Amino acid sequence: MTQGHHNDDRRRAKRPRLTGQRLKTGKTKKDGDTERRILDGAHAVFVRRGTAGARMQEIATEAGVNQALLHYYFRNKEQLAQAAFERAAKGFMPAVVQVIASAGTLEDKVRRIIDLELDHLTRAPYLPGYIIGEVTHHPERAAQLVAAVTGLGPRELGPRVLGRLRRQIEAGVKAGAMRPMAPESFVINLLSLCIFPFAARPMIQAVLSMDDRRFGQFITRRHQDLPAFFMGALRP
Amino acid sequence: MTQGHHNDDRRRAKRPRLTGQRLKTGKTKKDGDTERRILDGAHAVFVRRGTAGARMQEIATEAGVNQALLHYYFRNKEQLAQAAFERAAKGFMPAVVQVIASAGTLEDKVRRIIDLELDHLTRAPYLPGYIIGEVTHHPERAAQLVAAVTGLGPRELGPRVLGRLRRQIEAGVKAGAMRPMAPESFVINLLSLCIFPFAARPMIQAVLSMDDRRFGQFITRRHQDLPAFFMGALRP
DNA sequence: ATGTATTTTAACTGTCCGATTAAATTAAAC
DNA sequence: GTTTAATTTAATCGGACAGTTAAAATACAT
Repeated sequence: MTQGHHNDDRRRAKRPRLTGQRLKTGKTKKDGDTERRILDGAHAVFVRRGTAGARMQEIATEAGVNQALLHYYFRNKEQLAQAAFERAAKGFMPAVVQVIASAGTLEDKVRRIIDLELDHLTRAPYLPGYIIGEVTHHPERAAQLVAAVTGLGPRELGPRVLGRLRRQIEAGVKAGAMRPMAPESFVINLLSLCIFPFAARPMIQAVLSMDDRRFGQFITRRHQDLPAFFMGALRP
Repeated sequence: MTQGHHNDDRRRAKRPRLTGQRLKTGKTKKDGDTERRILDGAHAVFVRRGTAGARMQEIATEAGVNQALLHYYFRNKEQLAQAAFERAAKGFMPAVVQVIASAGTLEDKVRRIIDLELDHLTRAPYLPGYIIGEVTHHPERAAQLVAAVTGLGPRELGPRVLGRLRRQIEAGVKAGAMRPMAPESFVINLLSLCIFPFAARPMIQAVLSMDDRRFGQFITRRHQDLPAFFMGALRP
C-alpha cells in the first residue's frame, strides 16, 4: 500500500466498473491525458494559492476543462489536493536518496546533489514554498511525502542510506580528511543550503530588491560556489 | 509611516473619535490588552491553518472573545491577517540586521546570529513554515515583511549593512584568513542553515522518525556544531 | 449501428463563513 | 449620576463555493 495506485475509486458516476477503454493507442478520446492535465492545473493553482486558498473553478480553468470533470476524476477537493501533493512530492527530492546511497566519494555526492536540486528547483522555483506551507498546516502530509519520496518506510532509511554515509564520514575522519559529523547533519546542512534560498525567494528578492533575472544569476553563481563552500566546511 | 501605528482606523462603529480612555492604569476595562489577546489568537490560528484556512470563529475562541469583537478591532479578516503577519515578521529575524551592521569580528557575528535565531525559533518552531507559506501565496507580503524587519526601505540595506560586511570579508581575504565571498551569500548561507531545519521540521521528523523531544536534542546539538561548521566553510 | 466511456453544459443544493447590525451589558472616567 | 467606551449576545444577510445531478454531446470500439 505504499505504491502509487492512488487511483483507487475515481470515475464513480455512470461508471459501475472500470473495464478500461484505453487499448490500442493508450488514448481514450480527446487525449486520455486528461488526468494529467487536471493534475497539472491543480498543481499550478495549489502552488499559487495553497490548498485552502485554491478554488476548484480556477483549477478547472487552468486545466482547460470544466468543474464537473474534476469531480468525475477525483471525488472531491481533498483527494485532488492529495494527488497533486503526492505528485509534487515525488519531484521534490528527485534522486537525492539514490545519490546518497550510491557508490562514489563524498565530494561526488555533494556535487551531484547540488546539481540535482538546483537544476530541478530552477525549473520549479515555488515548489519548496508550497511543500513547506503544506506540511506546516497539514502535518499528516509529511508521512505521505516520505512515502512518495522514498517508496520505503523510515525503517529502512536510517540503516540503509545513513549507515553508508556514516561509514564514509568515519573513514574520512580517520584519514584526517574531514571533521566528525552526524550523517543527518550532513544531509540537512546540504539540503538547507540548496533549498532554502528558493523557499525564501520572495523575501530575498524583496530585501535585496532583486528582479527575477538577477535571482537567476544569483542561483547560477550559487551553483558554482556551493560545492567548494560545503566541502570547505567538512575539512578538519 | 514605517512605524508601528498600524492602528489607523480601527474601532469604527460607535466610536466617532478616539479620545482615548486609557489614562491612569493604562487599562480601560477588562484589561486593555484585548488587542494583544486577539493578535495572539490570530497568530496561533494563522500559523496552524494558514491565512486562507483560518476561521474567524476559531480565532475568536482562541482569543477568548467573540467574533464581533474581531471586526470591532480589525475591520475584516484581511486586515487582521496583515496585522498578525506583521507582528510575526518583526519576531522572525529579531536583531539579525543589527548584529550584521554592528561592530565585532565576523566570528562574533556568526555566533550571535546563530544564538539569536536558534533560541528564538526554538520558542516559535512553526514560524518559518507560516512565513514561507504566506509570502509564497501572497508575494505582496514580502514588502511588508521587509518594512517590518528593517524599518527601512531596501535602499539603505545594500550600502549600509552589506557594505560593512563586504569590507570585513575583503579584509579577511587580504589577510589570507578566508575565501572570497559575496556578503549576500554569507548571510543567506548562514540563515539557510539556521532556519531551514525549522521550516522543514515536519518532514525531517517524518523521514528520520523523530519525536519532538529528539528534535529538540537535534537542535541543541546543532546549536553547538553550527558555528564551527560555518566558520570552517569560510577558510580559504 | 450500437453500446460505452468521456466530456460538456447548466442548473441547482446546501452549507460554511465573512460581515453587518441592533440592542443590551459592563465598567471606567469625570 | 451621567457619559462614554468596551464587550457581549444574537440574529441575520449575502455571497462564495464544494459538491450533485440530469441530460446532451462526442467519439471511440466492436
